[in-house]
Amino acid sequence: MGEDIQGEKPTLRTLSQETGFAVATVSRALAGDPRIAARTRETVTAAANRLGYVPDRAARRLRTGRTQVISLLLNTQHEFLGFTHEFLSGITEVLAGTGYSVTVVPDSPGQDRLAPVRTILRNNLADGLLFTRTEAFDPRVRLLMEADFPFVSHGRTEFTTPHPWVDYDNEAFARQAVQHLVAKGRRRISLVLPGDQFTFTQHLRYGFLSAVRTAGIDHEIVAGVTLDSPPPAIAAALMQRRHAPNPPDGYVCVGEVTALLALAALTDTGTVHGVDADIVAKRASPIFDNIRPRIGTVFEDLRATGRAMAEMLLRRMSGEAPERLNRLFLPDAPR
Amino acid sequence: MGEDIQGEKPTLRTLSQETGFAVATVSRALAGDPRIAARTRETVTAAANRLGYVPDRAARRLRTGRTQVISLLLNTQHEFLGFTHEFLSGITEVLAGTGYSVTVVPDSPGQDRLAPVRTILRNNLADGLLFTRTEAFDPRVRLLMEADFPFVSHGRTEFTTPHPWVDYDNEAFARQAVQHLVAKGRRRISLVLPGDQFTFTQHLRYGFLSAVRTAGIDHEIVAGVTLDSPPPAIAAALMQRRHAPNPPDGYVCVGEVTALLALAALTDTGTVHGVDADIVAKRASPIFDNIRPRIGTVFEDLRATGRAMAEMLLRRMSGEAPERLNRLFLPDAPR
DNA sequence: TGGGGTAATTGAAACGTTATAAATCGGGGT
DNA sequence: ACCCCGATTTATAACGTTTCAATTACCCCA
Repeated sequence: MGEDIQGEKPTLRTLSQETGFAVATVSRALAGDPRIAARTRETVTAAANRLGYVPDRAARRLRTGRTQVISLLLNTQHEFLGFTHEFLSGITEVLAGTGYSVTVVPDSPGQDRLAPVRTILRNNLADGLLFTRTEAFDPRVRLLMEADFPFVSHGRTEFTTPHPWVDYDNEAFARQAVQHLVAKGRRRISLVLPGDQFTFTQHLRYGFLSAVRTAGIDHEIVAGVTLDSPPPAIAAALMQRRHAPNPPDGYVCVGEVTALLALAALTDTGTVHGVDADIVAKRASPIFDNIRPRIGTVFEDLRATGRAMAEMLLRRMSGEAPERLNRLFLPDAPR
Repeated sequence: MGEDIQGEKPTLRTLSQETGFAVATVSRALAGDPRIAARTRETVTAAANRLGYVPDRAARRLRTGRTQVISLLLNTQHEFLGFTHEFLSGITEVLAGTGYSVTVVPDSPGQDRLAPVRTILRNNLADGLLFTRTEAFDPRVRLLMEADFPFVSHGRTEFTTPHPWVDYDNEAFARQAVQHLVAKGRRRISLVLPGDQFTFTQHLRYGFLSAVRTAGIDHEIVAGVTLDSPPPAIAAALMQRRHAPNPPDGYVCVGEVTALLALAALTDTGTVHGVDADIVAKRASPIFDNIRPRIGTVFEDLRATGRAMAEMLLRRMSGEAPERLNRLFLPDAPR
């Protein structure tokens, strides 16, 4: 019967001895089991608060099989500037205070994208999964649906079975970006796309193509490189076009990196932004409107995206059906 | 393929039945206990591989008290562009395959910075801790040293007791940046500092001041704002100085954001970079040399920093003394 | 032949929790 | 008085590990 010596960390047994109730009763009382008398519950929770009891995660996890962990598959190579920071901040913001913790698992794009998912499933390392850069028939989505494991993808797929996703309307972004450039009088618009495997690439392409066709202007999708190519390669591709006849006078940039590269290509060939050519770029980081010359930008709020995905995953894990767990973020107008 | 029924996840008991050895023996064999006969170990590991056995983390954690988790305290507000991404990538790179997973815990600078640490200690949520933005007498460092809990700080402190840290030589960076500007003929150099509480602020200040004094030129440390101030506030402070008499002709920028703001301030007041003024900036993201006009940059490799911190933490957790667990990254020359 | 010693193995307990099934306790109905 | 019932509570058995203490098997030597 030690006094409140600090050293000993209180467990259910401590509370049991303290209150006189059995361990099982204490456990039930704290869990809010309706079979426990109200007075008992009060006594127990009071003691728990007094001693600073907090349930042991390992024990609970061992017993229930639930990990209280959410895993995030994080691309460790390419990044849209600020993406990781904003996205992760949004996720942790929502999860703070829920008892869930976030673990970050590297998702190396060159490698087998299924491997980390398999590890998580087989070793029971998490209760739910978040990931980005979703493909049209993403094998991770397929595997997770088969295993009936809760997840939210950043980006839609083309599977017929519904699953939770959060996405940004890249089609609308591309369309609006083109319209913005057309309104400035641009007649030949260039675009660098992400790899073909990603769903959002198709959305970008479709929005881009339909807008340039509607406007009846020229366009080109830069060949041989993707958004994930090394920046010098992209820079080279852009420069080559600027030195060839009939270079573009408008650029739609899906990330800040390409925007900087396009701007550099203009500057380096003596083309004046705002006079001879214009750029519209999507940006994930709030600081990008300090670029000079001012380029047109559209802010994609990835913090909000992270929040939405985390909230959705919590709902999915608590049993909600996947049908209505979708959220499409609409782009702001370029400015 | 596989006559083994998938459903049942193999445990030590499975292996015990499979091999005929007792659970205890199997456990020891897998742990490489020297008391176990070599042949037995072979039999057991063979069976383990065949069945795809992987130890249950919850059970091991419950039994041993070790979590196999490393926590990263992540600032969710301000960021140096690309910091989070690069840093986290470095950490996960090292930890992949070690059996440790990384959890990200928000560290809100306005809030009590001790709260998350306390939670981790009391609830035994991790075996080791990594954090950034270290203060001269950082309360987290004090608490962790008292608790004898393994950690590595990004940044030094002024405590006399040694502890593991990884740092970047910001004093040298500031000095070299000033010298670079002086070599370009600049005579009045401006600097925006981070908050006074951070150790690296003092290093920056000292390097900056000693360099300008040695060179015998004018200097100013922008008043009223810090690196963490909202970008518009920093922009306003910079602009105000440009409109006042005797504006600076050189800028040392500790982050990309300030660099962009300084560049914008120059441009917006008709000052030509490279002619009337120059900027040197530290950058965490590899893509920042695509800025036009080209500013002087110094690349701080935060991926390598993350790797170093993770490796050091592993060594600390395996019992190595803190005395020699330090690493100071030296800056490249500005270019 | 028996005891001592070493090497190898093992049974059992424990970590802290939850879930199952059983026990207790006052009544209220018959 | 008896039995059953609902409302509470409880003992107990797991979950899968690790580790302490004990056991077995075997060999060597007196």
